[in-house]
Amino acid sequence: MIDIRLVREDADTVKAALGRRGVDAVEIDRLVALDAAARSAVGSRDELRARVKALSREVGEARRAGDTARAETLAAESRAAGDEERTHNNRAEAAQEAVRRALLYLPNLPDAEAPDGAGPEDNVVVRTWPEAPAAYGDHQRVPHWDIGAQLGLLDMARGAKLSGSMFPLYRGAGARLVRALESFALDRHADEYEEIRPPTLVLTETMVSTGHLPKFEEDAYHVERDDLWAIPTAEVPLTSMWRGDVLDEADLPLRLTAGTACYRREAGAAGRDTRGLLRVHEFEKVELFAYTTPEQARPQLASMVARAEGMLRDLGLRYRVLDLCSGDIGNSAARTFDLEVYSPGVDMWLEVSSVSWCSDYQARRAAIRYRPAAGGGPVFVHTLNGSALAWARIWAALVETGRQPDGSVVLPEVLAPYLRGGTVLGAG
RNA sequence: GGAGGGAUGGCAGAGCGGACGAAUGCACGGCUCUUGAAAAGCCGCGAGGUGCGAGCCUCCGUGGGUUCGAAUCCCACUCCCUCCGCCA
Repeated sequence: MIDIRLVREDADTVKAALGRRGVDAVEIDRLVALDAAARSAVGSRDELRARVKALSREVGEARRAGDTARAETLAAESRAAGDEERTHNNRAEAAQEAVRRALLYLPNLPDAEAPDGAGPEDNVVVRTWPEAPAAYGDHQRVPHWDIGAQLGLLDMARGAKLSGSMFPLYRGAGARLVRALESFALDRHADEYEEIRPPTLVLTETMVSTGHLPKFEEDAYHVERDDLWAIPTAEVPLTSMWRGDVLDEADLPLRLTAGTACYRREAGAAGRDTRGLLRVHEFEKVELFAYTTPEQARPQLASMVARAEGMLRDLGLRYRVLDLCSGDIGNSAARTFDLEVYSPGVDMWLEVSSVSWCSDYQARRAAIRYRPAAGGGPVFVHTLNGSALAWARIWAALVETGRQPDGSVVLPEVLAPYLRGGTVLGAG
């Protein structure tokens, strides 16, 4: 969440920044009013509390002095003040809860450098690799679901039989390819990132910390019996690893990577791009994650984009980098770069990575701070996360791109060590 | 699932109804001593909110309760540890 003090002291800046992402200024005015009401309620509550405490102290003194009559009088007075305090307290707590709730629903302020825009159509293509348009043969113009079925790599029908539509089931070499990709990614980032294997069912608090709750409840799977949520991304558990903690500046940047299944209900995307692996409810993804100081955040963001890009180059996939406009940046992020690969069979650009800088928005929700080496009180860390990469769509792009005139699929050499050398699928 | 123990500041750990936001140690910051460092000594040192300020308020796992007054007593819950049972 954003800092209530910023809202209070400079509402115009907040209105302007959030206006860039389509938040109505009226919401800020409402929040300012709620905040003023809450502070006034807390003030009168606190005055009464101070009175009760002072009287109680006097009761104790009178009692020790043996003045029972005086003690009784003071106790009665304190009791009356306490009753009054209770009603004021209820009012104050309700007012504070209203402020907190409003803050939890407000998105992060976009970074000044993020381009302006209302929606996906306004995102800026920063670069495309390779720059020259690539030529694709007819043999590559076959969608991955057909290739997957032909070569026995992907069985969407049996996946649906088990779990409903949009739950892929990989078979044989197709399954091995997913595993290979995950190992390839984790090994590649082991130089700077500690590998984590987190739980994928998490508490409500863990989902609130990243901003996935309460606003986006409809997008997540919930296990009701135990009140646990299936993570939509490893960013969720990784953010909460140090929730409520105070780190040392020397610990930063603290970088983590994790390969997990990701679960998404895709509630708002009914019927759109749902064939094959384009949009699925469950997919594997390797995530890069970092806690940093504010100064380290921008270079860290650039570094994460570069790492994801490097993988796409080595996988031989054509891709482009998008600088998301203010209207399309995710709720918790201040700046986001998306990576899309071109997949010739479906003739589409597929989003395979989203790298975001969340400034202190998540850290404030999760109370993650660090003690500056230069001294002074603890300050909020910055959090960054980026996919490297999401495998379902990479799988699709690899299979479509690598398809040969004879119908077999040739995979990039970098995966050879993870495929027991077998980089050709369906040969002969 | 059963029995027992526990949860207090960055960490460890005392306190078990009244000046306790909390002893002590470690860590950390400043100073003295020293050529420098170490050691030693002295001083400081939790977080948040609110107020121009003195100050006031909140926080001892969470939520309720008892009381004039709760870190301290009672109830419920969560989590951790030990043992037993079950289990991939």
